[in-house]
Amino acid sequence: MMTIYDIAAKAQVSISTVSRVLNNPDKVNENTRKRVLAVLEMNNYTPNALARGLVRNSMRTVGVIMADIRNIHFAQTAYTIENHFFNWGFSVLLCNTSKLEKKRDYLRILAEKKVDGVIFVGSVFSDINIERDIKRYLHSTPVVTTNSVINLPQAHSVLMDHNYGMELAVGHLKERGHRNIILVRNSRSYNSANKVKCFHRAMKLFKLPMDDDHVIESSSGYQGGIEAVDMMIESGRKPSALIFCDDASALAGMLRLQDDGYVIPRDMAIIGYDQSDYSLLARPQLTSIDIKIPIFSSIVANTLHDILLGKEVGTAINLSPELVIRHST
Amino acid sequence: MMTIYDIAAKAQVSISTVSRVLNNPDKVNENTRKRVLAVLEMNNYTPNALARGLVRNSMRTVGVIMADIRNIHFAQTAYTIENHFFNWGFSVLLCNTSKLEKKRDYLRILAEKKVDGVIFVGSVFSDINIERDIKRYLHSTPVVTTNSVINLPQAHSVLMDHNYGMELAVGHLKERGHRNIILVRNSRSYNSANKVKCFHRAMKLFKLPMDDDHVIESSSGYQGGIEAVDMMIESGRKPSALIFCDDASALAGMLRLQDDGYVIPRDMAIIGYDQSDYSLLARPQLTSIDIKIPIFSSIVANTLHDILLGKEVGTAINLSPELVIRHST
DNA sequence: TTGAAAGCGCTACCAG
DNA sequence: CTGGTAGCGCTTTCAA
Repeated sequence: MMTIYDIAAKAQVSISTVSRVLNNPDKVNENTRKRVLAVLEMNNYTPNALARGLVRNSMRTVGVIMADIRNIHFAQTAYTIENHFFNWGFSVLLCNTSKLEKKRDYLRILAEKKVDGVIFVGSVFSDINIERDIKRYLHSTPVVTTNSVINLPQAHSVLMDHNYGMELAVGHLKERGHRNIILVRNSRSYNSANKVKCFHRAMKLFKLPMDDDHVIESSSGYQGGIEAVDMMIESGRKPSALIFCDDASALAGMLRLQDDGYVIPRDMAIIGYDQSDYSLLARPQLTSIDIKIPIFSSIVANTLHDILLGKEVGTAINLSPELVIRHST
Repeated sequence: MMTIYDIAAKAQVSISTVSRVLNNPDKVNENTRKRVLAVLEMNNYTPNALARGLVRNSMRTVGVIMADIRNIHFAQTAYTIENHFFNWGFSVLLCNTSKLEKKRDYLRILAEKKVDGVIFVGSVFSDINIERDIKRYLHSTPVVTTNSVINLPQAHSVLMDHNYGMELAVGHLKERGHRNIILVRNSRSYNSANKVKCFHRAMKLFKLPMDDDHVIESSSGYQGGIEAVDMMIESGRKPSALIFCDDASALAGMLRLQDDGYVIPRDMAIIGYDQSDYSLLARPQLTSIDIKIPIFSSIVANTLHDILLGKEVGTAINLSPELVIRHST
């Protein structure tokens, strides 16, 4: 491997000059520059980012921590973030973890690797102590969280207004004459608990009956949708509308109902969440709460980038969802 | 930020000793070790991976280059790879790119960042010159490719036997009495071209009619499935069975046909590819070629890890798919 | 068992 | 415009 020493020797200049043509080309004489450039080119020189990083104390890398990239919602977010940061000259370290233990390990690893910033996709709180771990390992490294607020000076957050989303959903259902509505939560995360709270608030707002029977706890995706409907049927509850917390489980739940002879939306109205491809793959196509993932994740990326650039950014940024009405309601 | 110098000073030892308790604890006197450990703990010391990396010439990081993480197939692969490497003490840099230009940039970046290895998920060849770029930037860094073979000493590959997969699919359809079968390819990638070739071979093998009319070129996912069926109908071709190259487009294509009054599988048999959740979300559920993504990606990860460990591994490893028969055929 | 010192490859400051 | 040099924080001989 070529180092700037080798290049300097071959080009008959000092390493300072080589470094300069690499970083401040305009501060070196044209002829010298050309000569060095030629040697650089000839030898296929590649700078060592570790050495540079050690001096500059930055590897131009950010860490993205998320529960599970297999979730299409997170995958899209990761995609958008990677894309933006690539254009800004940063790489992204992918950290998949739902377990607190692994999350903490990653925090330490990211700290050791001196990442320039960290993004938490999906709510952070699998444990309230995560705040302490962030402070401990990340010191003052900028952190951007989504769907949860962390009380640390270097932390900023981008939030989706689920209160408004639930208002939209419940309001729409009430308008269609529904009164007995059940929410299917799809995980035990903080974010999921928050949606329940928002649902609660929306039901109260529209003066609709609301108690624990109006919430079913299941998991996300195909299995979650099937199980939720099974639980509903077994428990003997007879709602006229179901709100799911992700489109995949909404679609699965709908299929499960249809297999049982239900006609959607006549016998049951269904609303999904996320506005993903799944909502189009349903028959009837799903009414879904659009949480605008591309825009949302662009904002997340830009927020961290602005911080890295030293710009002042607000502590919390809010984005409102939209209701996309199709034929399942 | 604490460095080993600070720790050494506080513990009244030399930095060598601190370094030793960090890396070879058994080579230092128990009392000294305890003292240093205490100081380490007290001050929340975090080693600087850049400095260490510069000396050891490794950051314990691997790069994963894939076309598009939003594709569930790739997301699952990334998930599995990340998981394995995390357990082995490595981080993964996520590189999303279908464009050759960006692929080359990433090759350079990964080289600069001194990654220990690179994995290409999905066929590499958007341009045949990629081989030259790999040689140029990666020198002798180990590379593992999937679904494509690169002719370089440091390159190894893990392959899915699509020949066998197509044999399974076509054989199954022939058994069900189908003769006029169309393959819907879902991209222009090398991998997709390969599937066409395998389909061709399988059709010949079973002595079924085969010419260019038996292949439709579309894109992947929801849109691709819709478009493919539109193209089929417009062209007036009347196959009795369709093989798609991914489940999402198979499902979309099926829905498009059903919207048109087709009854599946009576009027048209459909086979998907990948055996993902999408195949379960279809009604009837999709017969699909299972390419065993979890096993496949585990093998990929293990192959690279073995290479990093200096073990001898074969140049190419083959894995056979399976046909999961459901109700769309 | 411990410490001194020589790098790893690069940047950035200071002289000239 | 150019070169010398002092680090960046750590690992790793080599002596003691």
